[in-house]
Amino acid sequence: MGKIYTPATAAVGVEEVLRLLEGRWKLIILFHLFGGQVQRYSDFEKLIPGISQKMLAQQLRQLEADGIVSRKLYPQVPPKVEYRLTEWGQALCPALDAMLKWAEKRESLLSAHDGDATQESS
Amino acid sequence: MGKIYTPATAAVGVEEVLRLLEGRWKLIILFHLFGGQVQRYSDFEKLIPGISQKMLAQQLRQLEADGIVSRKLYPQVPPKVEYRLTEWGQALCPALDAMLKWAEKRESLLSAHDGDATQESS
DNA sequence: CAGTATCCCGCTTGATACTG
DNA sequence: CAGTATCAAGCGGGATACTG
Repeated sequence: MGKIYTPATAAVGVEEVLRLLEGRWKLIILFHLFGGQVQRYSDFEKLIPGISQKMLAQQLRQLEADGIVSRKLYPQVPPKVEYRLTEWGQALCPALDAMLKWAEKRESLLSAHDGDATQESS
Repeated sequence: MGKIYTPATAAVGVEEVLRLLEGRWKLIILFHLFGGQVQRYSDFEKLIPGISQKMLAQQLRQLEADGIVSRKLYPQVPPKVEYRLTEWGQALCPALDAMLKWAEKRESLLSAHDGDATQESS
């Protein structure tokens, strides 16, 4: 049973989703967690070349605050922290797949009818 | 026939899609074009309160350059311009729907098991 | 190990004015 | 009607250094 959307509310709804996914490093982080993978802070530093500690921490905090990633702290010295997707975070897959499918569709549509110039802008 | 994705390439693929959709006004513009709607430049100015002429033109140019929106110019005085979705642009709907579905899923997952505190961060 | 704290820069956005 | 041009502000992100 889906909600009812007007042009304005639907745009707002999608914008809220995009805000959760925006951020230079969030998608790379997420794709390293899909499939039930569990990563530690230092794992991400190795898996994602170029990311700074500041950005890694910031993006993880935001994903956690948004309920997409869960953080599990083992209170020991030295500290150990594990990151994994929440159930909702895992449910993101179909939406991302749909985007990839849409991107793939581009080429097939362009090649399907490539000679259809109907007075486009110069 | 879907492509094959690694964590890195899938992230890049989704990022490319997000880049097409990012921009303060693009989604509002798109939702005013879904369903075969056709709009003129001045229509958007009325439909989208608060948008400046600069931003409207810029977002439309980008959507056009990305192949999502098509621009049809009638060479007359005063000029008349119509905007509509390309076939590929219309094909965006399922992807946006998937995002909205995911957002809706959040509440159902939260209410389903709301007492599952497994040592989250303080 | 797993972070915080500062400083700084570029890019997007907004405000305003002008035009074929 | 349908734009373009210019200038300034705000925010995300990068570099670097420090800490329980």
